[in-house]
Amino acid sequence: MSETFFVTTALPYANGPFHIGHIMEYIQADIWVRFERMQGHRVHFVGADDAHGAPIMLKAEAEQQSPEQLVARIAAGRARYLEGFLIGFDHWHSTHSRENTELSQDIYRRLKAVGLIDSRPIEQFFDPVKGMFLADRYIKGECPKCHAKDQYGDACEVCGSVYAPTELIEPYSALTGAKPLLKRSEHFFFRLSDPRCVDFLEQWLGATGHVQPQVANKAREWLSGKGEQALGDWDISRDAPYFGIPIPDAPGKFFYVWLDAPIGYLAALKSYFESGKARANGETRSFETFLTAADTRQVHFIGKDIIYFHTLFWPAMLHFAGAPYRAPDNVHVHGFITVSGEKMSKSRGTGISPLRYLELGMNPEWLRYYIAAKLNANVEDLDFNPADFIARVNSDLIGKYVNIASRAASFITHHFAGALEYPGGTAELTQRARETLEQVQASYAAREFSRAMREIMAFADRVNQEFDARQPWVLAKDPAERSALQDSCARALYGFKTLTCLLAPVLPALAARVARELFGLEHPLSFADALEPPRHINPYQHLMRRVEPKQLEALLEAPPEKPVPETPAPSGATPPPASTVAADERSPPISIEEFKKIDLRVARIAAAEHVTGADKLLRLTLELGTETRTVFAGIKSAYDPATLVGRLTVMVANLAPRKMKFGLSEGMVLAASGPAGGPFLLAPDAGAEPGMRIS
RNA sequence: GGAAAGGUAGCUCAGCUGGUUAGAGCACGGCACUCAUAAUGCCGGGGUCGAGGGUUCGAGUCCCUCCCUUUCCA
Repeated sequence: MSETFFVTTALPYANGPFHIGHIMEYIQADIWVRFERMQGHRVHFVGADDAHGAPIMLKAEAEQQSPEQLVARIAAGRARYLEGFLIGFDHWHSTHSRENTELSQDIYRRLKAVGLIDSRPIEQFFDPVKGMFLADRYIKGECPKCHAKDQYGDACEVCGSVYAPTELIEPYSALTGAKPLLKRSEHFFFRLSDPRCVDFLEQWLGATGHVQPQVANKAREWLSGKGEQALGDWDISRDAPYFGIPIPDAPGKFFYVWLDAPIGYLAALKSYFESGKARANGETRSFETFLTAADTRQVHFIGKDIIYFHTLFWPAMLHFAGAPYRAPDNVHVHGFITVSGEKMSKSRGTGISPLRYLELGMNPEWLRYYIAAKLNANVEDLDFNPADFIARVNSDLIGKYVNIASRAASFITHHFAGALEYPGGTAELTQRARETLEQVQASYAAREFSRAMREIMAFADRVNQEFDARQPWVLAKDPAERSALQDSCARALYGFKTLTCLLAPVLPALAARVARELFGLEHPLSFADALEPPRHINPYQHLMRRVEPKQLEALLEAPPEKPVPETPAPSGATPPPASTVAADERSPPISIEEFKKIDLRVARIAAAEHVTGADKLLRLTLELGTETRTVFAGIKSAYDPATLVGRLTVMVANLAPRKMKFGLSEGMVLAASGPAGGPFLLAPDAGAEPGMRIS
């Protein structure tokens, strides 16, 4: 039976931009989604910002803006990353939304109706200056065990002991420094310890396939805890002031952010349905009908740090809220990403900046491949090792895979005008491709991506071996061997086509280019194409560059003193960067009038493509609001066209059109370059629209 | 402290329910080739499978103890 998947990734907290850990998770999920689509399944892939909670409220306050403004600013920066790494969410939403409010309140009411919500007063520290209750992390004091100063309210970083904030010696508010008061307040609890919940979760975890075995073990350990480790009920309410969703019939009470965060998965799905995008994606059913349908599979990709929420609260909440809600079909857990063996740390500035990766012009498909080559279905950490990255990408993707097309295609183009014939027959080639295809499909389906990549590269090795054994470069010199030459090159290119299909979930942009430009296919690749011998090719065009060690050095350099804000304030608050241009290299001054002669506009890159025969140029189709321009830009060395589509940049709109060898160029795009590299395209801040005048 | 996962060639990793001289890729050395300015193919060196016990005809694979790494403990 064909299945329909509803796939999510963990919702990122909307207090900052994506880091490499988010991107890794999204790449994992995206590869799996693309794979399932190539299998013929329908997939709805959604994400959202996790917008609520005290940290966002306080951060917004510190920046003198509303939480809504902060969240909107962060949200505006998301697309750059997602498009940049070819992550194809069908829809991106927010937990701060009408849908999430409705769904959260509905689920709460249903849980209350079946007796799974309790309320009772608890005593908590309260900051009298700020007028708010303090979460553990906002209380500091002296550790009751080792007497280290300035420890957080939940655990001591010096001696590692765990305690309640009320045990701290001389506690103070981390927000105001005030001495906190103990104050009573009525709180609401989800009764996770209710036997109904425990029984259900035992059964849900026991059913095969919902979660990985290690994850089920961990969750069972929590479920069956005794004494101090016993399963507790879950405090789901917070007192005003709180940036969150109001609890029905409880003035001044809000849902704890972790209650409404996972419900954001459903809110995103609902918004996706209501926006009409689901229909456009072939889904004719309603949100509710889809959610309850027997062929729907609800799949969540998460990191190991949030297993607790996703294997206990979340399935129980959904199950006991009743139809159309239902416990997830799968929760797939992955480990963390480390860099050169070191744990990533935002505060210390270690790790890899995804944005910098893109800004350096590094190919997103390198990272996608590298991650795929190291990911398996276990909850294991994955190490990003620079030397390993270079070796892996260059030898596998360039030396093995791309090289096959590069070495075989020129013979076919020069000697046979692109025609592929198989005098030796294709049956045994197809059989070999089918065997590999089946292995690789099984590996992808099981999320054993590293195994899939090993299988694919072993196939690439065989293609290269056979090509070498036949020595087509020798055959090419002997007219009597014409047929043998064509056969050996056709076989290699058939192998290349198979490989391209197998790699398509990981390298979507490259695979699409190969399908269209080399093989002239008009349809999106499916696995059926892997077993279809190509009959004709177009002239081979450069497919992928090698990773330069310099790029990795630049990527891993210590970040600038101050982290670059996600979207700098538009009012010139950003100081000009220290110029690398010496004063005597600058151009002579011009007047404002002279500058005004230049009509600079924001443009959206609607299309970007290689230009046959051009070494440096890309053909860009730019949207300027009301009109469309074609511009040739000399940025081929630094940008993969696939990564440019959709992004905004800056163009000179009144530059006289210029006839070039390849066509008419109606303007130019602006890019920076210097000794450190380039060109780097300019990009406006979020909010700019195509066609806006720049002054 | 309790628990989980892991510790296999210089690096990154495969090794299913124990069974012939422990594998791959990369790196390294040699050879071949020059279609691939984006190379490949062949051959080779290299591991007391974290340490120590035990079970067994036989253990990287099972059991025990210990060491190290990472993570979780709401």
